[in-house]
Amino acid sequence: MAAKVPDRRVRRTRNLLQDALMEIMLTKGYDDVTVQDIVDRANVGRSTFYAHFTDKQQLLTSGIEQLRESLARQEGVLEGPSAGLLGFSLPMFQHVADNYRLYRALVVKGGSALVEELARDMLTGLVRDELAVLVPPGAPLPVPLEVVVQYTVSSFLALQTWWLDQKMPCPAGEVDRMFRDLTIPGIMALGIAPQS
Amino acid sequence: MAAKVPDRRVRRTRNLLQDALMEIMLTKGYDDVTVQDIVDRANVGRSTFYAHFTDKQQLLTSGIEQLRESLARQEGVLEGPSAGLLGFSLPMFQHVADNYRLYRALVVKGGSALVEELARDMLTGLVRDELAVLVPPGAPLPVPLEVVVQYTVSSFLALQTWWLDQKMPCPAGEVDRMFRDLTIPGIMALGIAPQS
DNA sequence: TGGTTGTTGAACACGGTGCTCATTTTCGAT
DNA sequence: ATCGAAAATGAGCACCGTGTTCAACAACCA
Repeated sequence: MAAKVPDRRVRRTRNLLQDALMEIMLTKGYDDVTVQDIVDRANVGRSTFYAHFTDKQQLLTSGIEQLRESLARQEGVLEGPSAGLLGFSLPMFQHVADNYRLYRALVVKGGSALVEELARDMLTGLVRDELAVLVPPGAPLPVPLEVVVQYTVSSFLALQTWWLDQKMPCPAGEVDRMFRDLTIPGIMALGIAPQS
Repeated sequence: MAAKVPDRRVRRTRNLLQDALMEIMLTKGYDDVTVQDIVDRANVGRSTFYAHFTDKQQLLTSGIEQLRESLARQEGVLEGPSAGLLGFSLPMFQHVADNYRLYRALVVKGGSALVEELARDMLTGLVRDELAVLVPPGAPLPVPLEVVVQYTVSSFLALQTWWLDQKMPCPAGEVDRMFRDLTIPGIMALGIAPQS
């Protein structure tokens, strides 16, 4: 059952549409992009668009899905708590650096509630798993675990957004350090201890 | 120059529209609301809507503006650093509690990038002012001040959103404590000291 | 009361959407 | 190189939400 490679034309069309969407997002932001804009920029027939995607949201989602897969292949992202507390952070920043234009397109212009939500959901899963391992199951925390998760995710996204908005003014290792400097003290103070 | 009170009909219409928008947002989220929905729910002529606002965004903005004014009157929000580090937090949570339905409408359904941005901008101003006072002007921080600001704002919004999503499962003082427990250690560790 | 101001609903042009279908182009396997 | 299958095309269509106009009507307030 070889993973059937789609027709060359199909790949071409899909890529053209993906790229077109990204380019236009960089100038207008997702919300203002129109299907017409996309097919014009991509030099693709309007009906062709609808042969592949039901609407622009699905096009965006498929693009993000690819990015997500690429991220999953990124060294170290999925190592869990073994890499130390909040170990996902550095690889994640590196992945952002490696796909600068793409991430930029997703963030500019307040970048759609949709993008925010997708990014958030994925991160939330990672963080929840990681913290669940570290915290003693029945131990009463001064702050609900879910709150710690939300707090951590929001902080990370804050740093990432700043980094992108400023056009990556420092190396990935540096933002990562800032993120940890700010976030970890608050977490440790709750009695959650990293294994190192 | 007495602040000319608008015609009674005008007040009536504006309130009807405001309320209608809020109600519909509670069920559909801002993005899916249509001008038609609003005027139907409000029992107001379509052309009347456009006599007052240019589009639904302006209606939303005017509503938020009112909320902002109400917030400014809230005891303690604008006291600056005199109330201790992050002193705006508790009064803010209280204001949320006092205007539960309204805040809820703004947050449900991933609540529009626009709302997020407006809330963020306002908070950012508060936090920036507060921190600017506390930090020695020329002192080199391990983290740019602007990053600390973004971090603080995001953390606060994370807590506030969680609190609203969970339908206020604890008193304002409690979320406030959580917020401080999580956020302040990271800030203090940078060498920024509260005056107390 | 009367003059002013606000409200109404019908009508309109516009632009984006999602879909259909007959025709043409391109692919890839033989 | 050929040929059948699959994909791309673009014109056309119905639909919906927008934002505007206007003449008739209703409510306000002095």
